[in-house]
Amino acid sequence: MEKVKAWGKESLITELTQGKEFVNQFDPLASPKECDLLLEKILSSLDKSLSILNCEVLNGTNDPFPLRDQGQKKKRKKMLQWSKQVRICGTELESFNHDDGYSWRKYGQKNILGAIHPRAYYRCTHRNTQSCLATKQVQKSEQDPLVFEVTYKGMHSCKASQSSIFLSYENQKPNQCQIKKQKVEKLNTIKEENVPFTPLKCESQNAQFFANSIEPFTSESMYLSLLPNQEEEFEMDKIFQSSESDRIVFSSTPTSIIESPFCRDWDSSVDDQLDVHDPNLMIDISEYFT
DNA sequence: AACATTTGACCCCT
DNA sequence: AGGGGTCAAATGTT
Repeated sequence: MEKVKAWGKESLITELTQGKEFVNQFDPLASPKECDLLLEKILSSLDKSLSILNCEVLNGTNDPFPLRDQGQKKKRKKMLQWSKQVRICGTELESFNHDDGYSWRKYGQKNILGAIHPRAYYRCTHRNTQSCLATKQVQKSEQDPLVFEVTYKGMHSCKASQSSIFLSYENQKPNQCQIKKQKVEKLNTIKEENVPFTPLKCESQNAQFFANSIEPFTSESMYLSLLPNQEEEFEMDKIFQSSESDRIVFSSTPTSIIESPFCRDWDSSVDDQLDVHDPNLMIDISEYFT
């Protein structure tokens, strides 16, 4: 069993490293054909990594609702889970429809004890057609009515999800990536000013790091954690090596909190300060991975 | 008609 | 036992 874990970890690191290299090779000036090819390679690496996380390392099963044992009383392990905060603009106040690149169907809503606002439950639209078991919960923040706390559970296995994130980037105007870059730089400035933040309680069986780190961007925070034993198994700080110039900092901490500079809210006025109409702006996503 | 949402009931976990 | 999460029938929307 330990050998299996070690093999999975090794394979995971290999795949992620390869994926990182592909991202580093990304050249916005390259031909669309070359970009497509590279994107396919990146997707392939991510797919393999996710498969390893799903099947080999964690549970030795493909079941995203794994059982603890084979006894008569079969209990489910907690699914992978991570949370983020999404700030909406005023016009969205009445109907939260944050587009995170996935297609969701609402299947329930509950009033939560001690919470002012009800919690809404969503599942992937492709649950029936592609057996995609990803779900998410959305609850309006008590502190800030413009902030929604979104908790994702389970990883998408549907085909749409495998490429939608990347495609959503392809479909964006090129300068949007630059806007994000500038926002992140702005955030780093804010970070240096020690803006306080409160990590959400979250836990995970594994994590969809890449997918989340490159989501279509909104004013949102994302917190991700590994359970202590998983940190031992994955040593994610070794997988996601950081440096002084990092834009995204993945680190394994004693408190099991992995945070990203993306994770901080910024003043919406930042958007106004940015020049979003410069046609010469370049896409540079590699920095988010190196 | 097909798909999405609502909502009360039920199940499972702590 | 109680709360959170899910189911599924009813209802609404496209």
